[in-house]
Amino acid sequence: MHAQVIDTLKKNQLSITDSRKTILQLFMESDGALAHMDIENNTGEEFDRVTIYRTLQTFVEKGIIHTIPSADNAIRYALCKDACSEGHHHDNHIHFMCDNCSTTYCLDHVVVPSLQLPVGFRPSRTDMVVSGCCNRCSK
Amino acid sequence: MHAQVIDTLKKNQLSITDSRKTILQLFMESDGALAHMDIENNTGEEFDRVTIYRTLQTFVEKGIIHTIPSADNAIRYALCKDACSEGHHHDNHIHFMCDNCSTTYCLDHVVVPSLQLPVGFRPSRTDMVVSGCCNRCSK
DNA sequence: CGTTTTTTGCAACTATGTTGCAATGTGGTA
DNA sequence: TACCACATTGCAACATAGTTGCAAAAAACG
Repeated sequence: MHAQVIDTLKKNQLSITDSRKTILQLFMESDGALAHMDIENNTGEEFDRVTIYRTLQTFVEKGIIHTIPSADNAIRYALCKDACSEGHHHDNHIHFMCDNCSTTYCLDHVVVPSLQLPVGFRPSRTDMVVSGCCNRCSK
Repeated sequence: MHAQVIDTLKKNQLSITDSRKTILQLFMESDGALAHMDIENNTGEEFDRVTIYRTLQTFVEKGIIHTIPSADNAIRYALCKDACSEGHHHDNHIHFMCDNCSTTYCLDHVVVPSLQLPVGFRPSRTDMVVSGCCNRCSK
């Protein structure tokens, strides 16, 4: 587990630092997406707010995590799966945000349907955000 | 034009005030979506920041406008078209955000494809955010 | 026109995110 | 292992986004 964290950092030519190890570990242990606040809460006073922001930024740049758009003005991040971490652009994402527990899931295996845009619109990336009741809350 | 503004406000049982008239007018004159900042810039010092926030909130509650999720941490709002302003829940939206000029379009006429979610996930609303190059910028 | 109710503006506050810079830590090498 | 160059961190300060309580002002309504 911990080995995989260091492995990922090395693969992306990043220095091995406490904050990066801890934050990446957090992502690997959680199945949902994390917002900055979630990370701050989980690490306590260990790291400066700025460090967390910069670490997240770095991870996004390296393609380790990706952002999830939301309507509540809090950017969330989720791990990119192996299948899409080979440097490509994460063109399509489906995410599910639970109205009840606020957990955000990255539904990698659901296929993003293609759609017919009006003439002149050239898409480069598609985000689909489905909200509703998740599988744990609907039991 | 101005008549339609007052009409809409009356239909929704809202008091006719300067801020509501001005802001609703702005939405009707613009074809794209507006963020809080766009409105503040367009109205100058006329209204307090708080008033703009509360006006937008009121419009969302009445179903006059709807929010658009985004990954850049700025909530945008767009007018709801007549077809969907009859009090229903705006379950499906497709929006297009131009990487170049940042204009956000509400593509009402594009059909949101249905998709197969994993067992236990019950969707209530679907937002699709497509980014790329818009028809004006791609000329 | 006066009363009731709604809306506004102000002040203060929380959350979110960024930048510059000095201090510290990491990686590579002798 | 010690040293050096470079990357990363923490701090302070700032910028943007959004909320809440409350008194004053404006609408609505009779």
